[in-house]
Amino acid sequence: MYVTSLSTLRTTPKLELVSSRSATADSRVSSGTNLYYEGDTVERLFEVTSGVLRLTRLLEDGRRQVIAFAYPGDIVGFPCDGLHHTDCDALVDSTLRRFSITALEDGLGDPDLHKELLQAALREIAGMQDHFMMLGQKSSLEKVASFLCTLTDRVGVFTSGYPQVELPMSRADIADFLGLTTETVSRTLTHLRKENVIAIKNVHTVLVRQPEELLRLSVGEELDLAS
Amino acid sequence: MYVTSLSTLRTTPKLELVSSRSATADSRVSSGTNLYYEGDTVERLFEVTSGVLRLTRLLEDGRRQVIAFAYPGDIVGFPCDGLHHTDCDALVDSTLRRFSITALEDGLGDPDLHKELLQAALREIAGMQDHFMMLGQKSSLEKVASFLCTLTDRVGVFTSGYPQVELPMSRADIADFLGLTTETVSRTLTHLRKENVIAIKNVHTVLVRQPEELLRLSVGEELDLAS
DNA sequence: CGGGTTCTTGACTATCTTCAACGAAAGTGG
DNA sequence: CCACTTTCGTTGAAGATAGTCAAGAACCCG
Repeated sequence: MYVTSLSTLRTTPKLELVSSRSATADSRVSSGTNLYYEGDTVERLFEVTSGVLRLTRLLEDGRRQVIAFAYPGDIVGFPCDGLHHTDCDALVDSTLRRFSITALEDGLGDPDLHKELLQAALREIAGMQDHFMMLGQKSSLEKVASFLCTLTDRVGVFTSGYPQVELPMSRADIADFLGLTTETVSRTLTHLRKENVIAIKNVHTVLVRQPEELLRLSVGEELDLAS
Repeated sequence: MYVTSLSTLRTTPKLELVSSRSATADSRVSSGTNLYYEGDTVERLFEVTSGVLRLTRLLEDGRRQVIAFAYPGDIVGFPCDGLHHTDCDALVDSTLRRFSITALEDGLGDPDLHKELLQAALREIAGMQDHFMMLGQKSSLEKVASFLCTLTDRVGVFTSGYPQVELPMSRADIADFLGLTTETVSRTLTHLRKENVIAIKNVHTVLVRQPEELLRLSVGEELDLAS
C-alpha cells in the first residue's frame, strides 16, 4: 500500500501480486516517463511489478506534494469521477502490469481480480491515514526516521548484518513527501549519521546501523544510549 | 467525501445518498457516542444521514490526528484487512444508515449498492489527497482558510447574503485536523476576524464576510483590498 | 574533463509552538 | 434557578523548530 505506513522492521509480508489473469503482459517504462497527469481520464490501473513510481500533486504556485512512492505490489491509478487526481511518473526504469478500469468497476469479468483491486483501494485508504499522522503531527526527525523505517521494512536488504535501503528519489522528493524542505531533510539525515544511527554510503544508499533506535526515534522517543 | 477538499464556494452538488435498498433503517446516535475503535473488526459501514462524525487516530504518546469530519452523504468504516484503522464518534446527535460489510466486499446481493460503496471509497482516496496537500504544504492561515472554505461549501447556509457555517467541533479538533495547535487556530481565526474576512457570531458559528477573499487566502494569495 | 544539477552546510529569520494567565461558556449539584 | 466547578477559548510573551537565503561541495552526464 505505498510507502506510508510504519510497522516494525522487517515484518511486512513479501508482496503478493494480483492474480495475473485478465491482465495484459507487463510493460516497461523508463525512468522519467510519465504515466498520467492529474485530470486525465482513467483508462487503466497499473500494478508496479518492478521499479518505483512517484505520485504527485501540484498547487498553482508551484508547491508540490508527493502523495506516494509506489513499489512492487502497489497499485496506482484509482479514479475518482473517472479522472486521475495526481500526476504519476517513474523514478527509475520500471515494469507495470496494466488492468482495465472495468476490472475494478464491475466484477463481472473476473470476480477475484475485482476483489483484489478493491482490497488494494482499501489498503490505500488505511495507508494514507498513517501518512496523515506523519504529516500532521510528527517532527522533522520523526518524519525522516519514519520514512527510513518504512522504506527499510518494505524494500530494505541486509548487508553485513545491517538493513540497507536505496533511495532512488531526490532529497526534494523526500521533502515534498514529508512536508519539509530539502535542507531540513539533508540536515536531519546528517544528524542521524552523526549520531551513528545510520550511515550514508552514498547519496542514494543508507545503511541502518541502529534499526531499533531509528524505530524509537520515529515514534518520538528520545535518542540515548547511542554508540 | 469527508471534509477535506476545496473547490470553490457553493459548487459541490448536493449530497446524493446511497440507494437505500439493502440497508437497515436509519439509527440514531447521540453526541459523544463511539461507533468503533481502531482495531475493531469491521462489521458494517455507516452512511451519515444527519449530524457529524469525527474520525481520529492516536499515537502512543497522546498526539492525535483528526482524519476527517464526516457529514451527511459521507460513508465511514472502510476496512483494511477486516479492521478499523481509526476511532469514530459522533460530534453531535446524528442518524446513520448501516450497510453490511458484505455489500462492499461482494456485489452479489446488490450490484448497484456495491458500486456505490466502491465509488465512495474511491472518492475518499481523492479527498485524502487534497488533505495531504493541506497538511504538508500549507501555512496556518491557508489551512484555516481552506478549512472554512470547504466547510462553507459543504454545509454552509446563506444568512443576510453571506455564507455562514456551524463549527460543531472544538478548536482542538480543528487543530488536530489541520496539524496545528488550538492556540494557532484561535489566533488565525482572530486574525481573519480583525481583517474583516469573517465574523465570529459565537464560538461555533462563523459568518464569511468576504468569501472570495477567504478563497484567495486558502490558496496562498496575499490579503489586500480588505475593507 | 567541464558544466549543470543536486546535496550539504551555515547564518539568519519566520512561523508556529509552548507555557501561562485570564475570561467565557457549559455542566453539575444543591 | 443559581452558585460552583470545570472545560474550552483567547491572548500574550518567550522559545524552538523548521524555513529561507546563500555559498560551497559532491555527483552526474555528456
